[in-house]
Amino acid sequence: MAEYNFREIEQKWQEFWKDKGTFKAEVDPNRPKFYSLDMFPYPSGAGLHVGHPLGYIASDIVSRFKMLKGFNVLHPMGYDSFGLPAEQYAIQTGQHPAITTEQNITRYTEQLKNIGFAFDWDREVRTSDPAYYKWTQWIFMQLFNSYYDQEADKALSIGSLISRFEKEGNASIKAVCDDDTPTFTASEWDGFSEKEKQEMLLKYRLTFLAETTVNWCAALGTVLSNDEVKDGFSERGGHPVERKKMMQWSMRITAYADRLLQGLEKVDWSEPIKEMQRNWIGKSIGAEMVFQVKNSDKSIKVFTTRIDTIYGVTCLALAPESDLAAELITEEERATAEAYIKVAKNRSERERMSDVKTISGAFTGSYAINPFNDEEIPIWIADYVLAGYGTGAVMAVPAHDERDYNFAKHFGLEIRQVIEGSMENGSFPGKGGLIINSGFISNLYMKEAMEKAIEFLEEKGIGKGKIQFRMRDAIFTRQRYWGEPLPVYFKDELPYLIDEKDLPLVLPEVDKYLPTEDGEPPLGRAKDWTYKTADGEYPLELSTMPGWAGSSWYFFRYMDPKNDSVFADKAKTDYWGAVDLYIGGSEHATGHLLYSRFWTKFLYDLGVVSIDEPFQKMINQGMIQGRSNFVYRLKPLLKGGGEGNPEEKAILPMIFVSKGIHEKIQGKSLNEAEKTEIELKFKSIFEKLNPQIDYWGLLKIDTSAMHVDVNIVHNDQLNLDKFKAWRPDLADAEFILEDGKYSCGAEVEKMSKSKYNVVNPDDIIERYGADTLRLYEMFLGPLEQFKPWNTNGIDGVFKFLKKLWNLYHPGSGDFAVSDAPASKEELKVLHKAIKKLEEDMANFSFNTSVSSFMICVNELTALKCNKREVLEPLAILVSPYAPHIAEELWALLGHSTSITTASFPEFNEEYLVESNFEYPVMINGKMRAKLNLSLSLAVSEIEQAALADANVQKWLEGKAPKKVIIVPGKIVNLVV
RNA sequence: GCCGGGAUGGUGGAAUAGGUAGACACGCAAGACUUAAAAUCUUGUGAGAGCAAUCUCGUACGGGUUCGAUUCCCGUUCCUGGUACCA
Repeated sequence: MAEYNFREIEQKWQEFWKDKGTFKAEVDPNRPKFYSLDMFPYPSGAGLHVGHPLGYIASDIVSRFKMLKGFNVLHPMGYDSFGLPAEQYAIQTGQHPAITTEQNITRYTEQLKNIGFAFDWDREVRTSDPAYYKWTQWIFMQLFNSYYDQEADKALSIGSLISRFEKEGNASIKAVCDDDTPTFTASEWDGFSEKEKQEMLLKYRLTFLAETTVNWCAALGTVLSNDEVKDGFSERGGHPVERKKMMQWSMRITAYADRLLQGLEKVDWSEPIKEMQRNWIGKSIGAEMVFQVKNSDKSIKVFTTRIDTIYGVTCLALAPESDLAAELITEEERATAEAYIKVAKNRSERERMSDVKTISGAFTGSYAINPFNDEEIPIWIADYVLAGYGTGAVMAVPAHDERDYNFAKHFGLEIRQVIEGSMENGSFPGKGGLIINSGFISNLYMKEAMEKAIEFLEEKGIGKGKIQFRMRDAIFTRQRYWGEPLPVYFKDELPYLIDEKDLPLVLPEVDKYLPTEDGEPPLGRAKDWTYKTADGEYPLELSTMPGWAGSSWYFFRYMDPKNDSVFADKAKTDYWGAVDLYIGGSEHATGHLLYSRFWTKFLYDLGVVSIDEPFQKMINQGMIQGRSNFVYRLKPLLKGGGEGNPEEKAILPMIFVSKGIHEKIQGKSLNEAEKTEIELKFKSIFEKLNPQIDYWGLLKIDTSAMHVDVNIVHNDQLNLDKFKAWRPDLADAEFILEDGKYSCGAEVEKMSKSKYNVVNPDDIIERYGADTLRLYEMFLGPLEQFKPWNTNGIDGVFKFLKKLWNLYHPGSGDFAVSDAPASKEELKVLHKAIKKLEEDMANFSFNTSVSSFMICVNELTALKCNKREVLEPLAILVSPYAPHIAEELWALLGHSTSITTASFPEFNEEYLVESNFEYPVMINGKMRAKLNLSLSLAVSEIEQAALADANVQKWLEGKAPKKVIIVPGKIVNLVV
């Protein structure tokens, strides 16, 4: 009697795969490659929950499918193991983050192995491993040694830039550099001191030190990213955060802005993700021009995308932060304007953002001259202008821009229409419309007007056409301990790279993981954190790299994870190429996915890899949300507000009411019996208090919801014994039930420890096995859709596996397959499944595949089929989804090698060919009859047959149909 | 606000070059087996009307195109993801 014993089977095959090295991938030029990758996980202390493996299961299915299709599959897994949580834990406990990280990785790996993924574990990488971050540091050094040449449109070496400086200075060099870079000649360069030269080069390097405004959190001693700041406080810990200027390393990702934009055309990603990246890069084509301030030597530079509306400018608006704004304030306006600046500056960024409706601003008293018509334009200060974008100044055209319109309307400024159209509904952009009231560009259309206007600016030397990007350079340092040290030391306060032979620069030990007393990053605590060169000993950089450093190139390291002489051998990266399938969440759209593309393009420019887009095809799986359960505690309140006095409160009973009663209390619709039950529970308590007081009369009853562990709730019914075990402090609590049961409330929320709604895959595997977990996660719905986790349907999937097993173990339960040829009908069932599976795989529609497996097995069971000719291919078919049971069946069928070495069954159309079709016959578009007819019938014969049918005749009521629509093999429709 | 995605039975979902709405599964109900329970199996299950055959309604809502619309077009509501005044 061989039952489906998943525990035994799964353990057996996981060991087999490990011992035989089944998933070891090696370069093989004779086979086509397939690189399947999951987004790099951070090994958190909470371990894996059921949401994590969703994407891994999908990529595993595709990987195994590709193996069956003859591909050489690279399917690795590793850990993005530097990160804040381990450091935070270290600060609290003093435990070295390396130890915590190691423990977490061990747990993750164990959990992943239990699910039976086809990972090549020999290729595992960890970003916190010095053998790995040696190469992260190496890439940083290459960036430091490069600049972006706009003529070559690629990164070139700093060495070649120096030789050009020596020959011709920098006037004719088109390269991406800081805005404040001065022009110099070859002889001036020659005259620069070493320090001046280095300072100049820093303005060109692809990674550079610069003063940037950052979110500084003094309590945490670190800089936070925008999404780590909530309402001016740190998300973690709630410490105050201020905007502060600091010296930070940055990456000149803006140099690649255009190529990052164009590269999107080449990759097969979902349109929303591409769109997010496009918006993030934010390319605007326009013009930059200078307005002279009247009676002053000062000028204001603005960027505009609508230079065609230059004659409609009736105001210039400056950001409150700009220094110029303060300088332009005249005596008469000083009081109001300065007060406004103070208020506007003090408003937090979030306030300014969320409060779009309120229009505010102040007049400076100064005027600027529009060079096109010499008109005087008032200069205002307005907080809708951002200091960080463009030039921090806007030429307002109220007639054709909504924000400008609202501003002008609010302050009673002139609104001058310069494009033909109606102003009835306020401003209108009028893109492409006819220009009017605009001097020499009147009667032109947008494109031509813009060209003419830019020509005018260039002639007068007061402006030019310009492309502006929204994207900023990326800050590359964190004042943290648990990250890669930068391979940089300082001499005369200028940064220099350490020698390549000294890589990796290993993270030093420190006594505490906190900033030093004088505010230096934690590395400031390290002893001997210096670099020794021939001419002396110099301090090393104290900041570390951000989380995205290590994850920006890991997909190359998987190709050659142990190499010590290069980050990855070129022959290997050439063979494996780009990732063919990348599965992960869409939350990385503008972070990881942009930085990885940037570094890949840079490495491509260096010539060390041959691809410039790392991820060819990407699928974004939807998050699995948690489903929280609630219990409702009765909360007696003293009438007229306030709670009872502390003494009474302390002994008030813990009473939980079932969901229905909670709803009635909230809706004030309790019936008498329920009221009495509650009252009695309380009375027995009150009797022990002062019997003189009518407590009940003083109380009003309310309820409050409390999260309860979803693992002690089944079908929303609370297991009372388990509840008491879960919360021993509430073991004496009383419960008011409905129909003898306690019903819990439920809500869909993010899966999180604090909400007690985390479901662990280990529990599911323990109860049903990994194959059931894999199938069920897929069966839940389309991969890309967000969905709450619930185990309501898991029994059906488990039953399916048992039925599958029983096909190979008919009757008595012993393994038995017949070598007799399969019937036509049996083959049809099989090939229907093959066809569906191939289609689903092409569409990444895994849920429908599981359904078709079920249909297939149901039909074969009905046919009592146990023919090898059908069951052998069936095992292969199922193997990507449920690999353990498939391997076991494959072995029982007499094979000694892994099922992954089998070939995917060839689909044969012949078995699906039908001779007959049951035509739905519709009268006026409604299905009224069915007719089983031969598919070989001509249209006229079908019509005859349909009209001859008694049921059809009944509906026609003897009349001839007005119109007859016949689609052979599909439908018959008669219009009366 | 702007840009995406979505809304189908009690539940998860299936079906779009426009062609039988609700596959598959859960749940529920009835029955079989069992001393009993679990497991398993069988049958039924969108709503309403009817003894029944059958009929009417039905894919968020309101229109439209069509012989025929869950699918295409226009408008509305709600949910959800991203983004934050980008000149």
